[in-house]
Amino acid sequence: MSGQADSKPGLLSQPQAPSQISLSDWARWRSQVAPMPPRQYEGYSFPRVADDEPYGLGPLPQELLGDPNAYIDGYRSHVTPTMAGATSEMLGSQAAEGHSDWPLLQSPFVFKDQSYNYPQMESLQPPPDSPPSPLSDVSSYQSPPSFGASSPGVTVQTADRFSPRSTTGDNNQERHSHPPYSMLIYQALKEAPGHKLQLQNIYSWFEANTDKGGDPNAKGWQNSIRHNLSMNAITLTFHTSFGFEAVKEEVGPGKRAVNFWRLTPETIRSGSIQSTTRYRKLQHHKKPLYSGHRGATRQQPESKGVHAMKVVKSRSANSPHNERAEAYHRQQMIDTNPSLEHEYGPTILPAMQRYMQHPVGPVVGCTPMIPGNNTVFLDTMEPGPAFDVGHNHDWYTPESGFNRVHDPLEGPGRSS
DNA sequence: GCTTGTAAACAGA
DNA sequence: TCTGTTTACAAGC
Repeated sequence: MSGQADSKPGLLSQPQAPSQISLSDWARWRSQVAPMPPRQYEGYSFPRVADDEPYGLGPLPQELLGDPNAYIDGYRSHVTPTMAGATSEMLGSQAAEGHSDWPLLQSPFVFKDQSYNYPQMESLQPPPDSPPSPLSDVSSYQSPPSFGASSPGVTVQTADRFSPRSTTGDNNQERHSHPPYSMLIYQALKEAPGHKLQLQNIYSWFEANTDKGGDPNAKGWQNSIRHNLSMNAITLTFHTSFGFEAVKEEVGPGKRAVNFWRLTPETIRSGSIQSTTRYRKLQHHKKPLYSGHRGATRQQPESKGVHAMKVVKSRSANSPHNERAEAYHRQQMIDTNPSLEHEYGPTILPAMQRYMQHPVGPVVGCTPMIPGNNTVFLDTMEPGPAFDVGHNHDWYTPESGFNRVHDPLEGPGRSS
């Protein structure tokens, strides 16, 4: 993967931008260019918000300075369609009409089997009298303060191209020159209708919006995407609620449910993706419990990861616990922020592994999804049912309005 | 030590 | 074969 970047052109072509920007400068600019709602979802088959509902995130409040757009906007402004290896079909006419100060993003982007106009294509065009984007030049970028509790915002000097940090170490200038995968995934999902995409569409987004995918034989970045999706989904186990989640939805009658990766409403609202390190650390903590030294990359057949997954799979699919837990999660979100209700429409079969595979022990309760309050009450190390969260659940769809499902496991006359 | 990227093994669809 | 999960390790900070 590291080899492909050599063909990329230089990127730091933005004039007149300061090497450092203040967050307030960026926030001021950002507040002027609220994303526009995408209204063209040709062929898009899964639910979305009502047409008259605002889709974009709107102006960014000052307190949400951790918006990963701070990475993404600057990053993508330098990833030209050519660099991204995007095909002409993937690029709209706007690709050739970029603002002189704004190397334009490609639009509309065409997913493998879906066409979709990115909302930010228009919104990223600055008003004629607007100040230049402080992020139009990413000679440096600042990591959001919210990205990683123990990692304060750091200024990172970028390289002359934007390729993933490579462990091959063949070019130090490549390192830290692009947003983390989690941020890129966040952006891909954030721009998608319903804030959800299939894995293949995430791949496509990366191909079109990053310099990945130039080498069709390079699959490491796809592995990294999957890894990040899983890792950030797992953080949900701890009810941080900042991350991605997998949801299965039927795309048509009689068709097999497909898996979508979705931003949690809390992630959308906060604009932050938490580090996966806490989870990884827990894995390390578990290490002595299962085995001694293991080979660098090979898992033993009964290693903890594989074994854990077996357990998860055996009790995840169609488990009443799963549905209840998902509904509980959804209701928690909605209760915390009713404006997010449309984000949590009905989901046919959520992927609930993260709830059922809690590596520490069963969750016996938790506090509401309040930012800053991620308390989870844990039981013991013993496996067992983690949830008993009978609720009635409301949701809203443009087609049917408000709906309510009654939990069949809940006794009559009992209400939540 | 934390964070991130990457490779790889593995299970299941 | 693809997808999702997990582990392990390397590297930068």
